[in-house]
Amino acid sequence: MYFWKNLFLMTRSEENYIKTIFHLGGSDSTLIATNAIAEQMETKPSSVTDMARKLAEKGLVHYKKYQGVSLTDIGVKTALSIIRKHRLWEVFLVKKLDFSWGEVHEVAEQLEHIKSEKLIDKIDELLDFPKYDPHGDPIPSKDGKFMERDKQLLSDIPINTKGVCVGVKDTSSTFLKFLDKNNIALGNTIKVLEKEEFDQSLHIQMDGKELHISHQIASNLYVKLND
Amino acid sequence: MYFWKNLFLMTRSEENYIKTIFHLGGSDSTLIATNAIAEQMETKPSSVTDMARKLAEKGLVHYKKYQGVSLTDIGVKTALSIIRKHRLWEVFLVKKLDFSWGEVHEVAEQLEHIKSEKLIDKIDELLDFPKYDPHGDPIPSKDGKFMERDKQLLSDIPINTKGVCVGVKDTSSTFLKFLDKNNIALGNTIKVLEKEEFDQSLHIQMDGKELHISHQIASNLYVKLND
DNA sequence: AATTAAATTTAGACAAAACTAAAAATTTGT
DNA sequence: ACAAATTTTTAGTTTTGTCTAAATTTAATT
Ligand SMILES: [Mn+2]
Ligand SMILES: [Mn+2]
Ligand SMILES: [Mn+2]
Ligand SMILES: [Mn+2]
Repeated sequence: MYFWKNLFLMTRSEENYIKTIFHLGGSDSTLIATNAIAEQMETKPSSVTDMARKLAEKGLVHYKKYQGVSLTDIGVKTALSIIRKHRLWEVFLVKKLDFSWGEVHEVAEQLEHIKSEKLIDKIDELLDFPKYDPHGDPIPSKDGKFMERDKQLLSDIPINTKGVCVGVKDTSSTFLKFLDKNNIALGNTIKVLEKEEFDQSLHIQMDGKELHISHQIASNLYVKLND
Repeated sequence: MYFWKNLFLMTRSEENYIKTIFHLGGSDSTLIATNAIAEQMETKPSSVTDMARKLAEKGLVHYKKYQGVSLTDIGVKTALSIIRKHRLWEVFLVKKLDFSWGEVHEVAEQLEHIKSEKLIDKIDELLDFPKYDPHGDPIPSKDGKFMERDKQLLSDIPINTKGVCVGVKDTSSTFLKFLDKNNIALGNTIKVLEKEEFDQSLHIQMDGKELHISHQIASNLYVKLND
């Protein structure tokens, strides 16, 4: 009924909706509310309703009036393909063009809509098939598989444990710039030395040096514990 | 009155019109006919009229009712910026991702619309500031300057002259594939050995080997004469 | 259970970019 | 110079994606 061709004739807007629904968790028959999508996309609920009907018509989402939408299998596949492109482009920008991790998202938002399977596969190859993007998020493989890394928020790990910084939760440019300024980067080794009960701030050791970070920071940094 | 910001909020469609007008020669106050633009863009003349008015409104073209359009200074600058992006992306695809010169145009048509000055400047740098694209066409510099190479059609040069193949006139995928099949590539040294008066076909020497090519081929290959 | 509040959909409008068909202007041919 | 042919514009529609305001459905509170 619906063919692979659909993937090629999707509009930019349709792709953005699919991606947003995926990010809001609508990939496992969990219904995502119209309002949630509207807020995330900075659009109006009525626009979301219109698009929901169109995407349902195309077989990309399940849509139950007044209940919300979730992605069909084809919808999930489509979402993963767009996210794959987004994240591969982000890696490309950082590794090959010296972009900072705070600059890449905006450009990747455009590049993710380029239609050429060969292009993205060659970029993948050029980058030597990276598994994670500059923010530590996993890159889906060509056939839609990806491994979410075993990671925890820095704010959640116990005192005296050691880990490696592997990702950020907040990917805003301001947060990333703050991390740059304080020499906090993915790959750094972190050990929690002390937790301040009063404000949940942490005293940590990072690659030798000691520093103090607020809960706000710690709760937006992912670490992988040493095994 | 009109600011650089305009360049950023141009739609894909507007950019394609500007580019087409430039390629049809509308950069030096030569008026380009509505029909010519429509034919080139495979659209209808009435659509061109609508866009002409809009582009004139934005200060990108001069538009005289019933006479045609030509690019303003800002229009020319815009066109050169898009062409620069198109050709740099083509070089990137060939040099970094092993695309053949027949595959790049279609993808570059998409990539040329990506909005990021930093991106294209970094691509330029990565490629070591190439002067020509894979088809031998000159790449405008950041400030809009470019040198059209001193070149002639192979069909136009006299017997016994030697030259280097520097470009193609027909850039269709079928023609480029034909050239690949016959090992005709940019950079090859060519010497015209004989001209057949009857059908204008040529007997040539290319990098040692001798071969015979039709007028159809010779009149779509550019060569630069040895000085 | 009835009322109120919140979320969602409908109805109607708009802008961008395209189209068709008809009208108007320009060019060509005699 | 005038009629015919061609080109271009106008007028009116269509599609896509958005919006506002009003109506409807669902959820929350008394
Ligand atoms: Mn991103
Ligand atoms: Mn990312
Ligand atoms: Mn091209
Ligand atoms: Mn080219």
